[in-house]
Amino acid sequence: MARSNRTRYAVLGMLAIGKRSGYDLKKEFERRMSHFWAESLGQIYPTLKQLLDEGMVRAHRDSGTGRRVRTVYSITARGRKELSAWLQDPPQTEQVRNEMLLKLYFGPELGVESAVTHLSRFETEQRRVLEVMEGFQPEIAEVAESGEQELFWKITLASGLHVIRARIAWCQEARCMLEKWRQSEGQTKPRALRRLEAS
Amino acid sequence: MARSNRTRYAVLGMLAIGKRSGYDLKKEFERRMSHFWAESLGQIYPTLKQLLDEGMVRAHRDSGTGRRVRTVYSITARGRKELSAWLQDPPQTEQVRNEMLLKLYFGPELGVESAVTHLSRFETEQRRVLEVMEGFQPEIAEVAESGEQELFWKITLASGLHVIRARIAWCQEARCMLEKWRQSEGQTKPRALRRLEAS
DNA sequence: TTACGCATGTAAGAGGTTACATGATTTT
DNA sequence: AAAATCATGTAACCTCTTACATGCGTAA
Repeated sequence: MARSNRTRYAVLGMLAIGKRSGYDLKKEFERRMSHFWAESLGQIYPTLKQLLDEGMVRAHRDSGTGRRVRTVYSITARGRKELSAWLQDPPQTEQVRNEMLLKLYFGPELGVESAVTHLSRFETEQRRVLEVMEGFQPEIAEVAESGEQELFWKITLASGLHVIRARIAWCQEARCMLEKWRQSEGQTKPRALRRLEAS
Repeated sequence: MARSNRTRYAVLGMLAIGKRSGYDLKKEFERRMSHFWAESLGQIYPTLKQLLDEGMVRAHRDSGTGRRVRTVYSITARGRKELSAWLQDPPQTEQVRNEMLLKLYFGPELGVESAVTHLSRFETEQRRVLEVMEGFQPEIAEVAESGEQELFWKITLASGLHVIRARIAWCQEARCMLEKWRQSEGQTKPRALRRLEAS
């Protein structure tokens, strides 16, 4: 049973924008959609093949303009219909799995020291991501093929900006809380260490 | 290959807090950790069995105080050591998959109308989640078994609050953007419909 | 000529969900 | 007496990642 197979629709959706090769798809997921969607090549190629068998997409050999030969795919009417139906369904909220928060939840076992380390690293990383995303903003108008396209891409980007900024704010708050605790309690050692010392 | 097997550590971490049955674990994931972690029973029971075989946990028959018999597990020294090592590793950022954002990214195919519908539904849902989380706050002090426990639980809860509020703010901004577009363009129909009408 | 990026794929196998199965106890 | 909740599992099955394999074109 497992999950619904969203790779199909992710691929179909991209091909609805325009013809692309498997490799193109991977690049696009990585470069422009990484803050809300990920796909691996080991998933993309088989999916493309399957969609082809089902008549959802068409394949063309593209040997255009000096480039080496590659296979580009475009969506068929059937594919577009299937995509459309899926798009209208209310989006499923995914099951979340946030390793950072899980580790913090186990804080007494982790130790305040390490918690601060994890948080600092995370904050730095999030700031870097934020910078990249802010750099996207002007790019969108150039890449989008219509005003409508641009509108929706701006909306998805805005989501990323809001959430990342919230995460950064949270990091600061959390580190502040830990600092306060440290000062008032002097409890910086993980439970495991204290356990040892007690014996 | 696939992923690292975090279920092990999630279970181990919970048992480091105190003894619990498989069923208890499931409830706790669901009720108090659902905004950052999910586990299914079909995963929990086999993991518990495996951890038992490896000597990471111990099993006790608990027929206590009028309740029916159940199997509760507690962590062993080996288990705690394994957990500790994992906790110190920098948390891996998960691959994200946000169906809502994916569908919005395909906005021209989805249509402004449906986009607004999806967003509204999502916003309502997020507001409900926010309310539940805000209700948690006072509960934490009661459930936590130490000040340190309480501190860390407050930190994970704070993350949820920040992110959910950010999502709600984004919903409003996004709907505002869509409304503006609607007024200036009058383009409320999905591309599929316009395509039909054009022929 | 060596190495890197482009490009396409396959295979193995872990990880995870859902559905099925079962039975006791408590509530309505 | 029926229904809901507690409680524990197993089986089927899909999804997805990682690793492996291959070869072309171009830049250093």
